[in-house]
Amino acid sequence: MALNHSRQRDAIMDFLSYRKDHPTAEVIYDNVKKVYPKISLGTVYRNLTLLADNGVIRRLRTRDSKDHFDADLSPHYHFMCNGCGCITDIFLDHTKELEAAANELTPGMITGHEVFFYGTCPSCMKIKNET
Amino acid sequence: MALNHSRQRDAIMDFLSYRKDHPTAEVIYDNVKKVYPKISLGTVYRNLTLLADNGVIRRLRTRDSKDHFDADLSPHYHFMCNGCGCITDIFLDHTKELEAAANELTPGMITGHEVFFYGTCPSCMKIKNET
DNA sequence: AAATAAAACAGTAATCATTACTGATTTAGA
DNA sequence: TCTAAATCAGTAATGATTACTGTTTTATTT
Repeated sequence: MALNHSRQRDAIMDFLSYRKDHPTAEVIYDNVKKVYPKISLGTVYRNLTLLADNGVIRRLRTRDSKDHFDADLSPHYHFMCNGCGCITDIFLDHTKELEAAANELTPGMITGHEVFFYGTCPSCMKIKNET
Repeated sequence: MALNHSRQRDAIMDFLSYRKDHPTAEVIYDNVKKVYPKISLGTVYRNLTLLADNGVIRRLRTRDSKDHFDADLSPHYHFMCNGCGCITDIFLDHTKELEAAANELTPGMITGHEVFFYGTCPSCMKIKNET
């Protein structure tokens, strides 16, 4: 596979590293374009897939049918707001416990899991209360 | 919204009720077509969306980028095989506990959550060992 | 049972996120 | 500097899902 470096891939990785909101390919594209105006959306997608396949980043599949990406590989869960679609991290200690419990109940072999919480974020709760 | 009945919708619901493997719209279409040969894929999609929006069934978004549907509304989690893509149920008691713990850490309001375990199912493990 | 309006249908076109393809450019190592 | 592999920009294609249109069912009222 031999992952080289490239200005574009590094820029994507860089952008993703300092963002904590797990942006979509589109958002990443819009932002990296500020630095590399000629970058194409295809390049963004190709690199995100490449990085995800090599375990450098995580791909999150959510209810909004767009993929989101996360450069933080530490075990943690996510919360998505049903109102605005924003995503935030949730760090719980249940990781190993959950996986162990699930492994006991399953004849197969479990190698990982994802948890998504859904609900309403603080700013969307405000809006609701005002209405 | 006023959900009537219709032969097609009832057939979809019926099929989904006795299947435990959370089929995709395509699979549901192929099967319901045996009973209603003229049913269209659009009808299947429209009804699945309608049923999901009315809380009669659950829509599962997975790594395979196809939606899967589940007529079992009881709180439970899912396991998906990375090999063949099959999905099975996992019943754990952690539901309330997890959500309570997450709610403490989040300024927003959590109303539900989904857990997906990934790994290798028994039959795919066999195949691996034989190779 | 006939009349009627709302809901649902089949069939098909359109959408949208993502992936694949092509010929040109960049990268890394000799 | 040279060269092969990797990557790129740009664009076409894919695949799941949704929207649209004119017709048929459904539930309800007479």
